[in-house]
Amino acid sequence: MPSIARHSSGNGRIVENICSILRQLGWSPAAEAALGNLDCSMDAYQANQVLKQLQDHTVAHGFFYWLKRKPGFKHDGHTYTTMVGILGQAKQFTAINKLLDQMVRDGCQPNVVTYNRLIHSYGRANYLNEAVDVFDQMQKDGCEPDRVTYCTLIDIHAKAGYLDFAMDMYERMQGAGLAPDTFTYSVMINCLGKAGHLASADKLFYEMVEHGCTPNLVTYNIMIALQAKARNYESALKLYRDLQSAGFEPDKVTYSIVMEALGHLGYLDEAEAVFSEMKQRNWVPDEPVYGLLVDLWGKSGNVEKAWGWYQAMLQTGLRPNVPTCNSLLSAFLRVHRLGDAYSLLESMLGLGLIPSSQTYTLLLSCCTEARSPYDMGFCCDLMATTGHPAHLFLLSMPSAGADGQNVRDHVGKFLDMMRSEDRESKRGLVDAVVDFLHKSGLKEEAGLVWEVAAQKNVYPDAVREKSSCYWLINLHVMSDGTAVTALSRTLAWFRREMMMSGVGPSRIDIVTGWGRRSRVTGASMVRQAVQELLHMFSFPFFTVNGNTGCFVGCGEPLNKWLLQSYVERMHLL
DNA sequence: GTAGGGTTAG
Repeated sequence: MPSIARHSSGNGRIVENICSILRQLGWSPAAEAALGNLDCSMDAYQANQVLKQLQDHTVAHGFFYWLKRKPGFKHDGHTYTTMVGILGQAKQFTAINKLLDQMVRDGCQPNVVTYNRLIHSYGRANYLNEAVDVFDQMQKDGCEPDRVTYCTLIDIHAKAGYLDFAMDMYERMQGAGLAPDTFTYSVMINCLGKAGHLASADKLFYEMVEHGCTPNLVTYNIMIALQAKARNYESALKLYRDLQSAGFEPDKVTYSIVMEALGHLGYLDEAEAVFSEMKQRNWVPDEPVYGLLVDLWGKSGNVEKAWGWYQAMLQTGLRPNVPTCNSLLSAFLRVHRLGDAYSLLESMLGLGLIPSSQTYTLLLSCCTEARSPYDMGFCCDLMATTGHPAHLFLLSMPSAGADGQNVRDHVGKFLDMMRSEDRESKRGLVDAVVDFLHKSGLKEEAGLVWEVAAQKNVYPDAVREKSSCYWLINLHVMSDGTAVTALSRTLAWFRREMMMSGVGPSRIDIVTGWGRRSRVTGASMVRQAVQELLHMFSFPFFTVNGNTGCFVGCGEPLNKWLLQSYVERMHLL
């Protein structure tokens, strides 16, 4: 047996021993004692092997500094860089900066990998300025950015909505003599597609092959997901076949995306077939993929099937997560099976699952649409059972005073509390609240909630100046009660602006998303409610290009109409 | 003699 093999297996055992100690004991005096008893010498290579396996940053941090104090041990660039990555994932930026100082004092210069991990960490935490500062700093320190540097900067900026900056970085990368590789193309295709530039994403997908870069499985997955999200399900399925013709085996991600696409096309049985195929190819279905089937069947109105998949999931020993419970809950509520909804909510709480704002949103919408006082009371009980802060917020909503400031303050405090929720959930919840207040006759309060939410950027796309004095009011993601409230308050805002500045809008397009090209079904309630409101107040509108979902007001008639004092009170009707 | 970084879903 050559000595190298014995030596390396010895290395492996030390690494394995340390990892199992740290897994069992975490970072603790007991772990420190156990490590001391090992009485082995270790080099930076082995230390790095251990660090890479530690996911808990407190354990990694403890181990790293224990090594640093150990006589005869010296960290190197690799261990420092790995540690930067671990702390970065945990967003421990104070600890990272301390570590970087020590790294330099220890005689280890950060290299391009260190900087890249730093940029990635800042990007993931949404600190884009800091990420760009690192990019500038590394160049001052004489470190050339590589493909990974540019790719990371492109990705984080595009994800944060700064597509222009991302494209700029793509140009700069090529200017620096770095040709895009398959990885870069995949990132760019994803960025462009997610930003709504599907044609450009498509173009790049075909272009990459011409430049000698073969799409890999991830590239295909990205393409399939983009087509599915744009509701081009047939294109998505074609890419799925192309992927297999190209010799790739679908992975878990592929299966999940394809199942969702099939489900949204209404091919539920086919989605189930893909699920079976996934299992046949030895992928172990996880909770979210069961959740997807629960959701698809629930949305199609087949509660029994949804419930069946939920049970099947429990039988494999998986613990449900909150979104899956929400899917089943939504299915029960849709067919007014409030008793089953109640049992499900109880079992959620029993499992220690904390109802999310989506859970509360579902229940509140159900309450708004309740067909009888009994059902409404039942919904209220369910809402109280969730223990969600939105319930206390609604219960303690004051009646609007003369200037409405008391309601504004109440809403402001609530939204501040909800600030860490993602925008979609916040929008959904606010929408349900406004709809509920509006339909319960608390119209002044509904208007105030909408105004504060709009100020706090919960509806960033609702009101937009398309060009000078040409405005778009986009109501298509709202419920009808919210749409009517939002429109009334926005028109009142235009009136006040016009009276103050003397300049009125030259054109307003009111978009309800039920137009010629809209694929949104079931949104006609918004169009109908908006049309009725506009008719009632004689708003001078017309439609263009046969788009019946877009109401346009223009020029002199619009400005004259805005002068009417009733524009201020439209929302009360 | 050896190692470290970037992309996709829910």
